[in-house]
Amino acid sequence: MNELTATKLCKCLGDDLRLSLVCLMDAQREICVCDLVDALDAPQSTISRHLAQLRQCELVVARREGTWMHYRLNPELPEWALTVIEALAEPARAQLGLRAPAPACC
Amino acid sequence: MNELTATKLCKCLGDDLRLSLVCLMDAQREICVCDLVDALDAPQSTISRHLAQLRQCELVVARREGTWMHYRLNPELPEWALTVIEALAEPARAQLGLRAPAPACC
DNA sequence: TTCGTATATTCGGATTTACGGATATATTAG
DNA sequence: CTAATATATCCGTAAATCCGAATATACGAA
Repeated sequence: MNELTATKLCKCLGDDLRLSLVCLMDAQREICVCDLVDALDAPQSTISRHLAQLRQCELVVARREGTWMHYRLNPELPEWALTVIEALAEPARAQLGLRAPAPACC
Repeated sequence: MNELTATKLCKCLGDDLRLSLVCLMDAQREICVCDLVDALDAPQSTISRHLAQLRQCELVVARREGTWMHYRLNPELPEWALTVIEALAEPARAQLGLRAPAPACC
């Protein structure tokens, strides 16, 4: 129930901030919220809100470690979804000006 | 100028109706508006509005033939965009319940 | 020209989505 | 316990998006 559909995936990725989040997670195995906040230079509440949306669509999963939350792409994504993300990652990184993953804050 | 970005592509595909339109065009070389209207069972103005949006993003191109307009995927789409569309097409067809292309009306 | 068909555009209203400051929660340290 | 840090949620407002009936436009036939 509440399966990931093609439309839902595209809706999730159809926003600069969310696409950036997904790209950053695709580039690293795992990344914590503070790194995301400072890589994307947007208010923390905004980042967190978008992360919640990605979680709800089951595009990403979170793991708590003490006070920190570590996010990564859901390892159980269907093949087609991974293909889409991989195809978008490179052009998106260029278009959104994502700098190479900063050294982890935690 | 006004280039197709990853975000824009996803926005375009992040709507059931537009994704259906793109899938139908992906399945046939070319398709006219009347076929789209009757395959998707939505008001003509709605279909036309979404087609305009797809045209504006340069995802599709139109060719006039008399009174009819024939639409197809823009043959000059960048590789990555085509990859995305191809990856989405199959799950989308299943999820959106797109029936096999009807016999052309024109 | 006028008519009929195919398609596009307009427009007002309904719905959804995004924003970000303020606040709440969770966890660790002391 | 209290304080501090990291993250999540709330909430009012602003903006974007979607809808479809009505209308406009483009074209071919008569």
